[in-house]
Amino acid sequence: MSINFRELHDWTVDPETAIGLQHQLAPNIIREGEPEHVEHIAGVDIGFEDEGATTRAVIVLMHWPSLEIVEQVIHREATRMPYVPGLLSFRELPAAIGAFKRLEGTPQLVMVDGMGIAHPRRLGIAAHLGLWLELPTIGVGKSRLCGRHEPVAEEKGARTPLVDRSETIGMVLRTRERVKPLYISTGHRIGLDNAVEWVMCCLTRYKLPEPTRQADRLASRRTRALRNDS
DNA sequence: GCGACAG
DNA sequence: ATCTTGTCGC
Repeated sequence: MSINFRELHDWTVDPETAIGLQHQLAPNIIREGEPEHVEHIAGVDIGFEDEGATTRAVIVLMHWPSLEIVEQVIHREATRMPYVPGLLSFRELPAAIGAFKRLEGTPQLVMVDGMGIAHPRRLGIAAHLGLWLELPTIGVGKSRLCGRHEPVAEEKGARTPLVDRSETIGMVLRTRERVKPLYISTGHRIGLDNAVEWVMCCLTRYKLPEPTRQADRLASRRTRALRNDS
């Protein structure tokens, strides 16, 4: 796909610099709107190999609304940064961007495992990626990074706001009964309510919406016969 | 000062 | 994230 190859900033930086960049980039995030003319949705997930030395990014492109997989890319490169809570994007985005550069198709919406603006400085990995791609993105987290919330009702579809410093930064959503809820947040160019609806629309019989579930399936499976490219 | 802490 | 066996349930 054609994306902006303009370098926003360096990825290998010290923690203080990374935090400064987050403060600088966060104001550019657009927290409203909805994706238009959606024909394809992409799911992104990152995994590691060689005890963390290699980062593996997976992108699955699905047709909407059939949710059929139309393309998938697996891209590996050397890991540059350690995992630091709050600085996840600096560790995982270089590989994700490398994968997007190899993707032939173009999604109108991207779902990322991790937070969007539900982040201490409002720039989680989904928001950061959205800024880079200049595409609508949604953060689909499996656990909480920051913020507080009321217990979520048991039924599928039940939700409660995730609030941090008096600000609603996301929605805790029960995507299946008897399963831990997901933390949905705006990544970029989409409103929270729309983000939640898109996630609901991509649910089948599992906890995760199809785009991230399929990417997850490929990203965290054994190191086996998975080679680069599709 | 003491916890909490996406993947 | 990753390492890992069996086990419970539709």
